[in-house]
Amino acid sequence: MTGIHKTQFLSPNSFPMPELPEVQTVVSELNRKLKNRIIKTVEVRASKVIAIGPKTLPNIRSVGPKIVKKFIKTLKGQKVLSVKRRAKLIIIDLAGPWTLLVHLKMTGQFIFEDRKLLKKSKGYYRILNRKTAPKILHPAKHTHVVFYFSDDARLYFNDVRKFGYMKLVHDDEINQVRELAEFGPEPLDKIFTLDLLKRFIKSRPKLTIKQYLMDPTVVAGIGNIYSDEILFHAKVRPERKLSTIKTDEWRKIFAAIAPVLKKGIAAKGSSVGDFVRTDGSWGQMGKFHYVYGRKGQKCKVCGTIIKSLKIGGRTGSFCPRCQK
DNA sequence: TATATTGTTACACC
DNA sequence: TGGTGTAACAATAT
Repeated sequence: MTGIHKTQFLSPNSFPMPELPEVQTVVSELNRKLKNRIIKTVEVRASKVIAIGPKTLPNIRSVGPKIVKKFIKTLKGQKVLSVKRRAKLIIIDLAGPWTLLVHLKMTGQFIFEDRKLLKKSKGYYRILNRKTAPKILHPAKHTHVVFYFSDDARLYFNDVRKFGYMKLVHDDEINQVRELAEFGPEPLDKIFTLDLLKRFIKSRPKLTIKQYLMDPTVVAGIGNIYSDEILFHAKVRPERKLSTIKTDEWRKIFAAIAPVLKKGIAAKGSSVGDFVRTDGSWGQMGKFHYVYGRKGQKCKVCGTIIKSLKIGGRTGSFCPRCQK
């Protein structure tokens, strides 16, 4: 078996959340698989993960049965036009005047099952022919929403932590969705420049570079994994204050962003934790990490032991020798 | 039982 | 006042 890396079996306490490359992997796969499919019905097994309307979701909530009913009724018969991404948000555009916004947060997963690939076993269906996929029967313990398509294909939304959500928004209200309006530029967009990256640095001189890269209003889609990897490639330590970063270092940081994210996308995401592709298989980016999740191991470049620090309440990993 | 995890938000402080 | 920094919170497995 080739595709399995030992870091895939870390404890749940070290689950990283999907970032831009992981979300892009899911979005590309869903766009291919869901496009033009028609939703026959929807099963809501945990109402906490669904919502209707543009409002930002409060931490504590669980919608009532009326909302669940409306959620299901609205989605019934809808054709999927396309699946897109903005930052880490999945945007499912429906033929009617509705859009389904999905955030995977830390441990959300989408699993797609085409009936042709399935074999019935004890009343459930099992994905076949996937050596690199964990064998999990669906619906699983943490499956909260199931989409049944008219051709009998199914889409499962799983989330161990239930931090993820699906929000059904009317197209007239889509401009009121704050997490769509307030994101910074997409780092893989042509318009993203070094000046755009640096546009807030003067007002926040004491902020660390890692926190700055992870701020979604500065640049969209970068989290703990990719900020660590970007800073390794730029040879800059994560705890450095913005005011101490030299012009040349800013250039290196900017130059590292797109290649690191693109490598993540090419590897179909990083499965150090819970992330799986829509067929249940793991992404391969974890094998290519230089620092993230490698505390105590040798630097792949110089052999020095990788260290980690708490930065703004988060863990940042770095090579004490390669990074200055 | 305490702890780890991240995006979001509530709120304190200049 | 508004921008910035900080801590709490959501749920769960270990």
